[in-house]
Parts: sequence; structure tokens; C-alpha cells
Amino acid sequence: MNQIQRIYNKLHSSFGPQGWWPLTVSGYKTRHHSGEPKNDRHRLEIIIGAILTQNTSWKNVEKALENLSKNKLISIERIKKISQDKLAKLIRSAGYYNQKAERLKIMADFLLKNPMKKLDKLSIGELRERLLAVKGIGPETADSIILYAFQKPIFVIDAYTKRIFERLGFKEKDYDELQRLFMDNLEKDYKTFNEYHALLVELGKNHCRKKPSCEKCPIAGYCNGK
DNA sequence: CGCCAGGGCCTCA
DNA sequence: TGAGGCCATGGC
Repeated sequence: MNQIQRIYNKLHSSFGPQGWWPLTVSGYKTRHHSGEPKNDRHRLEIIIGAILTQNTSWKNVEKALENLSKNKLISIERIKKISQDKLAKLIRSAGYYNQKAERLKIMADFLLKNPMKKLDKLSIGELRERLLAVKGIGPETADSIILYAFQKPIFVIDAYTKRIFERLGFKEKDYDELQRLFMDNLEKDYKTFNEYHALLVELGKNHCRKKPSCEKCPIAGYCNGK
């Protein structure tokens, strides 16, 4: 077994299954105890959440999602109709609210022209290319959407992932390189990629923070410290 | 009070 | 292609 796989096993047995994506307003999580999307509304909530959480803690995003939900704005058509200014006020708690309001509007446009049913039929490569062409959607957001909204096997790299694996001593640095490291060393399995990324977020929040606290870190044995 | 959070775009070498 | 500025709130 390779190191990438070993680290996954250790994290999984320590933290347990994470069941991402953390749907919060679509009512799916409470009914089914799983964040897996079942319909287009769930998918849209994930897409919106992925944009809102750019460089922002999930806690701040939840409030914004609640506000959107109250105003029936987990809807492509309703996002189209509302003014960007009003939208910005509703998502204020997520930070960068003017930018993010614009990004949500642009994404709504994109989804009107590219219905999810059609996007779902595309190959991963093609879907990724189309998402990356949308202004405001970079590699991490695109991959989060592909993995968590469309349940296709691609590995999401975020700031936590970069930090954790740098500390572990891996030399891969840029996004694509790091992504390949995971995809080449794991089964190309949607559930594995889903869980692994979620587990890394958990590790990053609780142990491998900017200022690390390694005492109780479950993978301290694989790490040089630092 | 200062630091940081599940990025991405733009500009300028 | 890489570094640096910019966008901003809320938790700790």
C-alpha cells in the first residue's frame, strides 16, 4: 500500500466517515444523513456553497445560505431576477459579498445556458473545462462542483491539502501536480475522493492549522513536524 | 486587538 | 509562472 492510501486509512479510522457535502438548507441531510445530492436543488446549493466558501470559513457561509433559502434564492431563475445589490446584502456574512454576488449571477447565467442534465452527461475533462471558463470559478471551486455536486471522481485540492502535504514532506506544490499525486495513488472512486478531501479539511481545521498543534494529530507518525 | 478562514482575478515583471 | 494586491465578514 502506498503512503497516500495509508494516510487516508488512518484519517478515516480516526475521524470516521464525513458524509460530505454539508447540505444545510435543502433539508436533505436531516432526512437521509448523507450530503450526497439527489436533485438539482441539492446540486445548486452545493454550487452556491462552493462559491461562497472561497477563502472563507464555512460558519460564515451557513448564515448566507440561510438568508438565500429564506428568500427562495436556491433557484437559478430567482438568482437571475434579483438585483446584484440585494443579493450582495443577503450574503454579506460570507465576506467578499460584492464579488461573490457577481459570481453567483454569472453562475446562474451559465446554468441557464447549460442545464445540469446536460452538464452531467459530459466527460469530467469537458465539464471541468466549461466550469473553468466561467469567471469566478477556479480549479478548486470547479473540482468541488464536479466532485460534490455531480459525483464524478476528481480530487479537490485546497489550502489545507497543500499545507498538510507540504508538512508531510511531499515535494508537489502546484495544483495540478498535487491533484495528480492523489489521483495516481488512489482508486479512481468518487466516494474515496469525497471522503479524503473532507477528512483533510477536518485535519486542517483541528490539527494542521497555520500554527500547527501536533499533539493529538492522528498522522503525526507520518510527519516530520515543522 | 490581530490573525485567519475549504480562492480567484488582475497586473506586472 | 510567480509574486503581490485586492476583495470583507465573523470567530477566536
